[in-house]
Amino acid sequence: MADLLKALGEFNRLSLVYELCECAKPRNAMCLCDCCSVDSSVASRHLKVLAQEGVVRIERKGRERMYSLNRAEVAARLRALADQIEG
Amino acid sequence: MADLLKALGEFNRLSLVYELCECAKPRNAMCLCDCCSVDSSVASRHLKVLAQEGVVRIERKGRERMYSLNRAEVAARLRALADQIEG
DNA sequence: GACTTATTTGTGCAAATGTGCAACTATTGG
DNA sequence: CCAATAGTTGCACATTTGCACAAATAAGTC
Repeated sequence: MADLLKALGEFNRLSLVYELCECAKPRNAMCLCDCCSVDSSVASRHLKVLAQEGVVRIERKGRERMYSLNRAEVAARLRALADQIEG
Repeated sequence: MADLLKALGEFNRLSLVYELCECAKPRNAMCLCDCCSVDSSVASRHLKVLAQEGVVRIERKGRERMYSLNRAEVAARLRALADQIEG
C-alpha cells in the first residue's frame, strides 16, 4: 500500500493521473507528457512507475503506447485504506 | 493532495498510521516509536510530517505528547480522490 | 533499406529524504 | 534545586529521486 501511495504522491505523477481522469479514451505518452511540463523521458519513467503499481494500463498500438487509468482498481484500494483508517 | 499521499507513502510513516488505527485512545511518541523499529528522533520527525498534513493530531499531556488519528478527515480525503479517479 | 516518429534507457547531477547519534530543551517528580 | 523522562533538533552520511540530455530501440512509411 505504501508503494501505491508513494507512486501517487509525486506531483507530476499525480498530474498524469488527473489528466488521465479526464480522458475517456486511452492517451499516448506524448500527449500525456504535455500536461506536466517535463521531458518525455521523465514522463515515460513516471508512467512506468504508475504501471508497476497498477495505476495505469498500457496498450500497444503500433509504435505508440496508449495509457489508461485502472479506475476501479485504484479507487477500490484507496477506499479500502479509507475504511481501515476510519475503523 | 500529492503532499498527503507522499506523507502516507513511506513505509514507517504508514506503519505509524496503522498502529494508530488500532488505538482507541491517543498514544505518546515513545509507544508509537516501538511499532516501527527506528530511533525516537526518526519517529518524531515522521509524526511531525503526518501532523503537518493533518493525518494526526497532537495533544500535550504534561511532558508527553499524545498522538491520535484524524480518522474522518483522512478517510474523506482519500475517498474524494477515489471518487475523482473513478469519475 | 532509409527515414521519421514514439518511446525507452543510459548517464550524470543536484536536491530531497530517511536514518542514527549526540546534544539540547522542556516538564515532571523528589 | 536536581535527577529523570519525553521529545526535538543539529549534524553527518548513505540512499533515493527527479530531471535533462543524448543515444538506443521499436515500428510505421516512403
